Amino acid sequence: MPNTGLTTRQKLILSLIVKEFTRTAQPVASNHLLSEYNLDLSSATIRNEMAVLVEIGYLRQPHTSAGRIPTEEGYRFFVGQLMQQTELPEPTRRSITEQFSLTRPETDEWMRLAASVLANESQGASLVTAPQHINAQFKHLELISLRGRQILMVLVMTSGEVHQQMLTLAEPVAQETLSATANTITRLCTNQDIKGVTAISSQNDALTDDIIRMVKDLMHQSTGEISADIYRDGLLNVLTQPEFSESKHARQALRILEERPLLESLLSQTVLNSDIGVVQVIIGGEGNWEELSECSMVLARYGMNGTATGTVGVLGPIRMRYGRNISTVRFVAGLLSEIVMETHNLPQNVEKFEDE
Amino acid sequence: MPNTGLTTRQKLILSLIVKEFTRTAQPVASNHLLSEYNLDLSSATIRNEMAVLVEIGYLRQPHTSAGRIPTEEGYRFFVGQLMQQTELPEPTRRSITEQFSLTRPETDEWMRLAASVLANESQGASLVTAPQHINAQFKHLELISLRGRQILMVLVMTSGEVHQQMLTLAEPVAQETLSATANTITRLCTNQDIKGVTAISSQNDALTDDIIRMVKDLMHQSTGEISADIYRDGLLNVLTQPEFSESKHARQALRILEERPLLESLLSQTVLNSDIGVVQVIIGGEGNWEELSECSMVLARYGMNGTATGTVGVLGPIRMRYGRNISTVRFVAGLLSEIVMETHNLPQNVEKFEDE
DNA sequence: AATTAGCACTCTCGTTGCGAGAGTGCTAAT
DNA sequence: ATTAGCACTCTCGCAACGAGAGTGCTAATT
Repeated sequence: MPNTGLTTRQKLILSLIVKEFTRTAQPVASNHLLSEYNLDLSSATIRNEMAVLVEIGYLRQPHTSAGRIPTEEGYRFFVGQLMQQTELPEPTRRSITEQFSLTRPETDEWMRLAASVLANESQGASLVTAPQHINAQFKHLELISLRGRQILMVLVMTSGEVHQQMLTLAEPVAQETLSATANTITRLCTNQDIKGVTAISSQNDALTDDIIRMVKDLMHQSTGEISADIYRDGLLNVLTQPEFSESKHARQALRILEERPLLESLLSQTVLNSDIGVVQVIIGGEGNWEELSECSMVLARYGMNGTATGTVGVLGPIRMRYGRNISTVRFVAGLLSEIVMETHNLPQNVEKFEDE
Repeated sequence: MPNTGLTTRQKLILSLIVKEFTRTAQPVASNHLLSEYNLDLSSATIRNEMAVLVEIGYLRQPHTSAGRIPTEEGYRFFVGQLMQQTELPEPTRRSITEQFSLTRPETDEWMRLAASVLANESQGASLVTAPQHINAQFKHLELISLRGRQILMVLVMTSGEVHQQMLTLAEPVAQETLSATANTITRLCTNQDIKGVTAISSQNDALTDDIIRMVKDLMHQSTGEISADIYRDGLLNVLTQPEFSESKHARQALRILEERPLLESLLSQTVLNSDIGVVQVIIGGEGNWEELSECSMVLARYGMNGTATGTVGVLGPIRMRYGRNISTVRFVAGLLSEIVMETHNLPQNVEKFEDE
């Protein structure tokens, strides 16, 4: 370990203070540390060390005669240098895996479950965005007449995503014609990405051309930077934390999760640039986000780079169990990555089987 | 109007107190009423009348020397007997209609928009369940090979609902076989409801039988009493209300919207028995729901009776603008009903056009 | 030189007391 | 039946105060 400017003892004390404060939400007094852990020190020594840590900027006291609490910088140092990365305990891992295996194999069920698991494990709020398929390719199109001029367009992508759109034609068209059109388009577009679909030349058939345009729009919509679907859970957990008993802070925290534009700008500035599997920790506002001033977030991307990715994370008070939450987020992200890879992998296999 | 045991003046005073308290969230004093509205009365007379209303149980005072606030009973009387039903002002109606017309014609977009509109208009939290199609009939089935043993099943109902399910077969099957199977099943099941599908005899083909079983399951899932999808919005608005500045009350209120089982039991005991277009008002816990003790809800069903229905509503503090919220909920419910009818109407027309 | 015991000092927090103000309830007059 | 007038009650904000918690500093100890 590099010389970080702190003695081992100072690191120990900082760690213990973070640990105790995380547990009790009360400023930690020198005597308190002594009674909880049997250190070979006197309270006076601890006080001296604490004074140094205050000087450095890792601790502060709410008022003159109170114990110490970590500053945001203190937490950052703790998370970056002191905390040992642990893996999630085996029983927890098994329990989570089991819940996933018991779920219907549909994306939105998985997202919901992931959000629920994260909320429970972290005792905070959770946040999951559905996997965003970049460069997903056209797989199949179906046109179904519902009544009169109204038809349903169902577009299936190679990723297994299904997009549907209801549309009203200028005049009624028979189901047979629709099916024929759908088949034609399917033949033309199979395995094309948006670019490919855009490049298809006009078919001299108004209906076909119209539908192809709509397919393109639909494909375009589904390849934005941030998925339309954001799953949340555990908002109540956040309100339960003592730091959010004042409604002002509570509102600030919930705003992050409720207001889409806010959340999207946050995600795009942080986790969207990071690699799959890397867990990002945002401690306090970091100077950028007013709304996060009382909160921390632990975020990670999951999926396959350049193909299909989403974001998972938890939000809680700055005084959160970083170690535990990082492990949980990493584990859940890993599970979701596996799911994405399983469903997305090797689309060419399909053709192999078709050739049989 | 029947003799309700109250003099006209008492009704007036009760109305004004409800109105003022709704506006200011402060106990209403006799002098305050005089200064706000120019009544031909003295404060002493008002005090006498207020004393009577306290006796009856429609008002109470937080403490001896405070103004009066309505009791739950008082609100109920106000909503049931005193409040005049107004329609939503024209500009508001037009604005809402316009927002709907600008939205992509997809169910979930509409639900989201409805929730957003209700949250904004009521300045409270809103709640929308997707339309639940009862007796919806089979329309079309598609089976698409994704890779190897994994296939995607897409089921379209006459209502325009699309259900999808990924499944893994025991062994890989060629896309052509899948398409043939899908066609067979579509032919067998078209326009059948669950009973009809259940009644279909075995086809002596393991794959076909398997898929039919899954179709049945999928149809079964989608015809439960309460839809899987619940849209919420405006949770933050609730926290902004002064009565929820204490986190205890705020948590209670949010629990109703966050905890599925709670919400479902609430809905099933109230709005599910009511008719389309009728707006239900739940004021306070009504003795049944501890969590609602500080809140009121305004709920309505929308859709077509016996065919496809959903629920819309708002949640706010007991001190809410009932008149306004009832109008808003009724209007939005009406809009959604129209949408349901438009998309659901006359499925037999489809065949008519097919015969052309 | 580092650690510690001892103690004075500071600040919070809960309690108490008090006065002003708001609003009522009652009584007596209209 | 209504109202003016007034005494009464209760809240709220403020100040004072003492107990307790925890520190910082100094001087003694290892």
